[in-house]
Amino acid sequence: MAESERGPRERMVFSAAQLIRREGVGATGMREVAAHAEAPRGSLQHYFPGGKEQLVDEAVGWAGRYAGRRIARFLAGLPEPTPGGLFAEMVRQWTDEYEREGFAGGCPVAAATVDCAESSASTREAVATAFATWTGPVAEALTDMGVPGERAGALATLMISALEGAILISRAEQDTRALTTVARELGPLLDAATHTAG
Amino acid sequence: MAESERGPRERMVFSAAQLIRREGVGATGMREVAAHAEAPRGSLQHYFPGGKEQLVDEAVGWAGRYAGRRIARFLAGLPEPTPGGLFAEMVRQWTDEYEREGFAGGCPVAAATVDCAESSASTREAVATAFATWTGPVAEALTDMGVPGERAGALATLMISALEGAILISRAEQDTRALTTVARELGPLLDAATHTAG
DNA sequence: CGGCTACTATGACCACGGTCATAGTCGGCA
DNA sequence: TGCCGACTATGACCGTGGTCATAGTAGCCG
Repeated sequence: MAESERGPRERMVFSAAQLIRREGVGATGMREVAAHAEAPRGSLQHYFPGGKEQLVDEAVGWAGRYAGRRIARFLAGLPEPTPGGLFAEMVRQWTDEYEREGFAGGCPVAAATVDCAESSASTREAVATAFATWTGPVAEALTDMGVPGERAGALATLMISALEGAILISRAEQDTRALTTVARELGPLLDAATHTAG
Repeated sequence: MAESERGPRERMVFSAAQLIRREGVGATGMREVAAHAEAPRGSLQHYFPGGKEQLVDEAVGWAGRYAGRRIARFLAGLPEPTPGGLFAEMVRQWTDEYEREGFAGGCPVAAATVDCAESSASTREAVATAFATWTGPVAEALTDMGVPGERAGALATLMISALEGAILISRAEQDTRALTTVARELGPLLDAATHTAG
């Protein structure tokens, strides 16, 4: 996750996502973002003339693309790709983080949904786009594994739904139980979809 | 959902939950809660000397108990209770609301998790308790339907995870697609657990 | 060198919101 | 009648935070 030395603009977007997923959108201040990114405060209004809304939108977009990119990397790391195996990897990213760094952060996209879905139309659309750019690669991977096209999208939505919910519960309980449970229960069911027509 | 004439204290807790699930915890003001509950502003510090944190905690607790109570009512309305049927009812409560009143609100427990998990220990515990008082009746219902005891809890966690995630996605997309998809895909898999040992 | 553009720097403004302090009402009870 | 407790009413305080205004620096180009 520790990105190499990018430009200050990208660093601020990245930092915004980091802070949002920990504290929520409302509790994340612009000054705080600049400080976290070690970027000058004056750059905020220069790079993000649209203000906080623009910054949040871009952070959400960044998170969506990041999640989408991870899918390809998960697949590359899997000797024999199966839907359940992919889902296990998606879950494992979170259990690993929670065991390594504690339960401080959640999903920034979920945070933006909760905080902005009603108040900011543009952010709500950014969130919808982020979910789409995440679901897309998952559905594509499922079809490559032999899941019928119509079900692939549906199962991708199910996977991401279950993951997002389990993240919430695990964070509240400060325990990875929900995440591991969801992976264990849903994995076999996903694998079954490879063999049967939906 | 329109509760009858309760005392002002209960009305404020209820209103807090309502506002939190729409705007998030951070964007929900105390004055706003009092106004929504048609309660005097001065009552806030009288009934909730612990301040906003106490009010939020109680709102979360109220939401958890509400969700738990609904499970029994769903079961009562089902001619032949099955896990998939129960899950369909849980989902339907949300699709109904979204079709009736728009996508303004989400789950207050999820909102509190995102906004307070890191900042307020007491709220995080309240959220964990709320999830427990929600999962409990679900797991109990599953065992009554013939699901082996060890799996009942796990499947209850899966159901609530998938539901919470689908709520997020549906709200972002302003479309009940994610909710109906999750119900359709997960329902049969849940029913299958009734007949097979886990 | 002059000027232009990109970027940085910083203080001020202003609204919002949680909390506190202080006082007021009102009903019951001796 | 007079006290007392529960509840209400309101204004003030103060920190926070998004935004704006204004100016400063740095590098490039003509």
